[in-house]
Amino acid sequence: MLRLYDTALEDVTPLEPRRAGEFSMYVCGPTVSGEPHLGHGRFTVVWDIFRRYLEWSGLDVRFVSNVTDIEDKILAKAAAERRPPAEVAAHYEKLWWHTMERLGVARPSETPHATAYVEHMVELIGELVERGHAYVGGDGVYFSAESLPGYGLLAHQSLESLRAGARVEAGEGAGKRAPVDFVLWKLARPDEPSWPSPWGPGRPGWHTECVVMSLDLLGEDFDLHTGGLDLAFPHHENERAQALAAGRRFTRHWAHHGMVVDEGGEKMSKSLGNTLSLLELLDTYDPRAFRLLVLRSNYRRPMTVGFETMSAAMRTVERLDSFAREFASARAADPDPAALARFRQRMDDDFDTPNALGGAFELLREARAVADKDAVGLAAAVFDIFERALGLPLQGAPADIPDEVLARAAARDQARGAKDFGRADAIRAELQADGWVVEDGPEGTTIRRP
RNA sequence: GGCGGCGUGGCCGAGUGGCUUAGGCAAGGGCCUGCAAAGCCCUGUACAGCGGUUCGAUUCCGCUCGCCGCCUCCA
Repeated sequence: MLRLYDTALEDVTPLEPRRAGEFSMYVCGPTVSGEPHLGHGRFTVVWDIFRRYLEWSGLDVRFVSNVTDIEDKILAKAAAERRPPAEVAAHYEKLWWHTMERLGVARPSETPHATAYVEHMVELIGELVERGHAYVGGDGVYFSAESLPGYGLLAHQSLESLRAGARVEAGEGAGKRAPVDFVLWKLARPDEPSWPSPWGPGRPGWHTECVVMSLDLLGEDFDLHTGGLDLAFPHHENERAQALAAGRRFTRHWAHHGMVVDEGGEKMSKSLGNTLSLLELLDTYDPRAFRLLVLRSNYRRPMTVGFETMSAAMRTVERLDSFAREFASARAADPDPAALARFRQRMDDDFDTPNALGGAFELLREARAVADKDAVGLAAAVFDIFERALGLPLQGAPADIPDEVLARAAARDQARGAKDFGRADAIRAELQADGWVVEDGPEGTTIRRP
């Protein structure tokens, strides 16, 4: 049984599924108003690994992750580019899924869109107004934080101390009664896209969509709700507040992943403008190196990404590939059960991927050192762990090598056979100059791409 | 100001009250190899500082220092 840190309880607790054998989880997805950055890369890979691990462990996982396709940032972008907001959202969503594919992130089971759930949201907001948890302010409908006992659970702060820290906003949100209240429905200006509502045409506030979509697709009391640590408060706090105020049971477990920080240790954030483009990183490096980096850091801790860390990860990936080539025949074998159990034990301890990864490398070394029949099971375990449980494919087979190159390799073997090492070395130098990696094994020269 | 987290060897990053092994990258030495590459083996006076508890603390407690996050859009 996997034990996971619960943000609400501030403790590692067993992740008991609502229904045995099944697992329902909701991950707060992107607002499609720009290019994916490193933070997006981390969270999608982290929860992709988590999901794969659960599935690998035999659970039937329902994984829901939303796409916020109506939001102020999208409107701003649309205005700047003088195109319809929907077109902007569609453009960046396409880019989003394309990037996910490159990252090896599996599609969620469901990807609900905010715009498809507006009616549901209006219903929920109406319910909250009726129950006295929401009120109509000048420019929208607001949720009254003080109306819900226990508001502040995820912030770990009382309403009073939240009040003390809250900033008083100017302009937007002018209709709030209290600074800690949050907007549910924003009344639209004439030029903005809008949906009808009892309070006038407008659009939903950000915090409502996730409540409605998670409850609709996963049902009350679903197993896990996750997102970035920066979403714990206010976003998740506010989701929870709405669900409870509406009389619904919400998630059973809250988990939050840590932020990506730059090499100076500072969080990459939109307002600081220090986010790095994920696309550029993927153009430069093997996406598997990024996944390895994600695995290497604890999901709750800050993760540093930079040139140096990526290069080091790249070398590790090469090492894995080298292993895969050497043990290609073990791929189909039965994994050593004890090895898998050891891996599972580490993963089950609060999803400790760095620790589990260390264990996997121990296995790898062990398999090489043993080098007899026992090694097959160990090697098979390595494949099983990296490829199926962690979603990191190992490249064993040398990719399409041109015949002309193979002919040169054969010529080199001939030269070596004849102990004409001068000629053999010359051929190797040529091949290397052409960008090939040349390695000698018992069966002769092996050629592969770098 | 309120709340929370972190500080481990050159770097990243696990872990534990003593039974001296995490792991990765880098470095040095060795083996293998015609030479390389790949691989294997070995090596490195680590646990921010100061007190306390203890027979014994990197691990528990307290304090100090430093860094970071949330309280504002954010993954």
